Amino acid sequence: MITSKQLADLIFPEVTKTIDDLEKLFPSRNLPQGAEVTRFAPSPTGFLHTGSLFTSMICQKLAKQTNGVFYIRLEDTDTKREIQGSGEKLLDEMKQFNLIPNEGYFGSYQKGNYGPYIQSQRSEIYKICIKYLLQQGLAYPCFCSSKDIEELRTVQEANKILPGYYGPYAKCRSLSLDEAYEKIKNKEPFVIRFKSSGNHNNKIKVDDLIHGTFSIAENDQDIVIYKSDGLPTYHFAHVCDDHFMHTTTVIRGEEWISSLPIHLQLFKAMNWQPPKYAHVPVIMKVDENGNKRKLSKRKDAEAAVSYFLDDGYPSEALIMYLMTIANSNFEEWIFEHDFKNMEEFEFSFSKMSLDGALFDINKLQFFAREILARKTKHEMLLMALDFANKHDQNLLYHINLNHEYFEEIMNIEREVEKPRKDYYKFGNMLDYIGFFYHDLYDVNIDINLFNQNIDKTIIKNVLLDLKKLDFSKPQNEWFEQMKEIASKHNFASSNKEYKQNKDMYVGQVGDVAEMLRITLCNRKNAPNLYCVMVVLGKNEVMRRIDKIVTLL
RNA sequence: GGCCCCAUGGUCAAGAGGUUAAGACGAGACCCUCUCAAGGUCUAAUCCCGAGUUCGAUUCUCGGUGGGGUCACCA
Repeated sequence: MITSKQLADLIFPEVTKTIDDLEKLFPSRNLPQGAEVTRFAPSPTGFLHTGSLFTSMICQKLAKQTNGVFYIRLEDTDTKREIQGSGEKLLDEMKQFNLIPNEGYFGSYQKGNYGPYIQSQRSEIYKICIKYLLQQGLAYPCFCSSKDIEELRTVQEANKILPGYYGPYAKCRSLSLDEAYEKIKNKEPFVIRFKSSGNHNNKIKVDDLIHGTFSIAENDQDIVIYKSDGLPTYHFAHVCDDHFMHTTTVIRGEEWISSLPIHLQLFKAMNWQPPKYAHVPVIMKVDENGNKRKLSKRKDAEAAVSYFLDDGYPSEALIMYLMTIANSNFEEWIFEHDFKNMEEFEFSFSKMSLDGALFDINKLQFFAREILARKTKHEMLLMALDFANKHDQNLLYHINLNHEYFEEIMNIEREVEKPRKDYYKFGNMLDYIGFFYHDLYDVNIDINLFNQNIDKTIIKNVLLDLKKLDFSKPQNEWFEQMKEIASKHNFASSNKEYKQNKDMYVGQVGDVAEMLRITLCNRKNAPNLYCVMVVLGKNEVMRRIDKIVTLL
């Protein structure tokens, strides 16, 4: 007769340490009362998801405001889907949002006393725990192939029975220890399953920091905890890691609620105290059919944080926007604090909405405008440079022509009581400011923009006269000059005047300003013309007027 | 389909057993104005449905309906 201990030894002959040894290796953290230990546990299967940014933001916030610890653990147990280098990329993206962990996985290195923080490097720990379960008779090897499982499922579905590997359908569960021992000796492939004592008809009460207490069916599935590749599944790794790393609050997406009974059961089987859980709502969007759905990596560009980074949205704005979703009282708070120092805001789970918000790019842009409007010209230069270096060579080239010139462009109507709010990202910067650069100006000239109802010779004469405008004078004097020139060419000096006597005039001063605007900017809409002229400088203003005059 | 979560304007939402049901983004209008971006003033727009409890329900309870999530050797 084979004992469960003998079976465990056969499966894991190399494992000699015990759970007690592990407990000694990873003692309780020495932290102040109320300190929360949180973690972000991404799997290296691609880019940083917007939803992950949301949860990790909350994780960091909670740890920070309780003087706790926020760490990163890389969950790379799915070797098939792993994408090389994505762990580092994830980290780099988090860094750009100022989400820097206190300990854990840092890409090229790891930091902290509770590591390793990469699951594939923790296999010894998992094996010790699984060996324990095996010895206790709480786990067993399963030799069913994926085909067997598929067949089982088909039969269950046809008979309308709850599908899965459980109770009477858990074939290998009833294998005797001797049989299992033989099969393993014969090198038959196997996985290890947890022997669930649960009953699907039993309801258990679970606690959630966001959802409160609710009841859910007990787990009765003999889930796989150890895969044939020698690595644990998520469920088991979660339980071991969050126990030994002493996570106090697990913050994760709502999609995990349904596996909570599994996790709770595993904690119980291991005789461990489970952490607190907070299942945060997922961020949604409306698809082509008008249905709400979770932001999808495959279908939605906004699902990847890189989408915002590549387009030059200020990272601060995304975080700020996400915080409005996270806590309903944040918006009012940040308005009161002039869109600054959001790290001082106190986050709480009780102010969290229970259902998933639709991603609102409009609101993100609103925050971005507010944030950028509060930057200095120099900060704008640095941000633009940082963005352009990574994502926009054309913008980089133009900025580098002359940093001071770029700053002056950025400074148009900036250092005033109510600054302009043109910019919400850097990705479309040149659409706004391209005309300030000679080369971009020259290739975009379009004389068809001029008002077709005004004779070309009149435009020409007006423009030649506008060369006299002296913008070294204050703006009001400059505008008086413009009015004079307008009158001289029979344009009314105000719109009101023009409306009263339309027949007497060719147009009004606004038409004259438009001529100049088109001449200098290649467009009908531009910031304050006086400022534009000051930035362009006398030589360039003259050059542009002359150039347009020859084309008319 | 089973189970779970959720339900106030287009979006994010506050709210209390009795309110003219906040506010923000967005939209529209007007003002300002050399255009734009702002700024100012204003407007439109919400309690999913049905029963029950109650003098009274958008609020509490139940049942529908709708939306979402989940049912892997993926996390």
